[in-house]
Amino acid sequence: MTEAKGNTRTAYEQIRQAIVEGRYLPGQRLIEQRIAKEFELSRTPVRESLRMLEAEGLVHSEPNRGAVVRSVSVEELADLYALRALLESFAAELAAARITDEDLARIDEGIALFEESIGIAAGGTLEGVRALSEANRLIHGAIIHAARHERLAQLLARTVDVPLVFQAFRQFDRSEMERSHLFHRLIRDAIAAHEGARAARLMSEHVLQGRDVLIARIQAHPQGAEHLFASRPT
Amino acid sequence: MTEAKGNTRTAYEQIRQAIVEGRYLPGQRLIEQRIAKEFELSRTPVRESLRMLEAEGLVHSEPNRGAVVRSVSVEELADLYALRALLESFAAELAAARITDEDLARIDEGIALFEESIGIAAGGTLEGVRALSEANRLIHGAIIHAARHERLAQLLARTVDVPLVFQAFRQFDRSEMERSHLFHRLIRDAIAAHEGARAARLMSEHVLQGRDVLIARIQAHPQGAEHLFASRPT
DNA sequence: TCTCGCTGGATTGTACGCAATTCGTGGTGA
DNA sequence: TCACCACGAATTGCGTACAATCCAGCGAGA
Repeated sequence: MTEAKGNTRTAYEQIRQAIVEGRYLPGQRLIEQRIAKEFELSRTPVRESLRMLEAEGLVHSEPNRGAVVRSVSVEELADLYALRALLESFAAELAAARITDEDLARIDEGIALFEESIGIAAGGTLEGVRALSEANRLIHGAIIHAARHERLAQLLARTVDVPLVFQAFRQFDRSEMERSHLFHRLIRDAIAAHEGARAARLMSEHVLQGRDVLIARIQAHPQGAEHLFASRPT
Repeated sequence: MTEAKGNTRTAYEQIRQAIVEGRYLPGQRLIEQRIAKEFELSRTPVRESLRMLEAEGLVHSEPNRGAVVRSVSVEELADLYALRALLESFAAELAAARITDEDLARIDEGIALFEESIGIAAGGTLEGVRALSEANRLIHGAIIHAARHERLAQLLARTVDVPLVFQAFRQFDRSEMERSHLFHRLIRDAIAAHEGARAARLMSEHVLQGRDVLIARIQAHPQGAEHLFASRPT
């Protein structure tokens, strides 16, 4: 009440963001009462949000036992990225066939923003990581939008925007950001030239490189990434 | 109350089945009060079910305006099958690498059941179509299970089990059933031989043939399939 | 000591009521 | 005749109360 006219939508988004950014850790119980108090709402919108997040796969819940943040093993993480590579390269291929000038302009905007953000994010601040992640989201979102495939967009939103992706950006060093930037531009050009197969291959490579960086970091500094995973599997 | 201890789960499943089987038509408004009365519950579990179905993509809803059954255009239908082909062929490829004897036995069971069902379903009865659809679900489900990729399974459940797929089987004639049966066996053998690329190609072809049959039927008898689509786009 | 069952607190599941919003409908004025 | 506005029915959004369920901890009996 002290805040804006808080409705279910904002509850959903706040809980989601908390999970994605890792403020709610994998394995942690999500108790309706507590969350409701935290956001100054009643349990009703919180319950609905949790149900949506469950259908989305971000939380796991069992009848009469409530919801917990879902955890991901390293193996699942690798599989998840393989899936994402498949879906995003499909999107890139469709985009190459269906792109409009407007879509292309949106991609270019995202790319420009990504370039700007590299400087900020190289500092390693949360703010910088957020800016980079947001620019990345814009680029990939614009490509998916250009693919004109609503269901694909829906699935990707749930496959990409997962706790680990946000964490992944924290692990990036400057050269990796630059490499992502390069791939974004290559993909953009392939799409603009209507070269679907190339766009798809580049996108797949781009995503898999992100995966490899993330997994290498996890194995190099397991203590730094352990908060990604639950102590007990859920 | 008169019924079994009706909880949210059953409400969710009943509404879902009504949509998938076409008892709730695309474009139809889903009014909480009416559904609640229909299932003899309060609005609360109905609301939660609708939210889950929304996250799943089966219904569309806007704030303060409620939920409607989502409709699908022929173009979206084609895209949907392309997506399904992509995901299922990926599943087949993974399955070829990860298959166990147990999984293979499950696939074989499904194939045997499918063969039995062809005779029944050729009659064109709803019962026969249900049996065939169920056998088909078992086969594809066993392959997806063999792929050991939870998120992929989740996405496929929501991409495959869509109103249109159930309707599709009604459109099959005997030779098409036989062809599906043939492809099931070819896919099974490729998976058993750990030939991932072949399994993926066969699966893709299998799904796309299903698509072509369905679309051809729709265009040949548009009056028979019009109930698949809403009068107004949603 | 180990197992079993009981009990109380914590939490989820469901019903219900009221406020807020939407949308159709009819009336009013130009 | 037409545009506009206001009212009211229908519906959704949300809070709250209470029932159902789960689970940890404890005590009794073997």
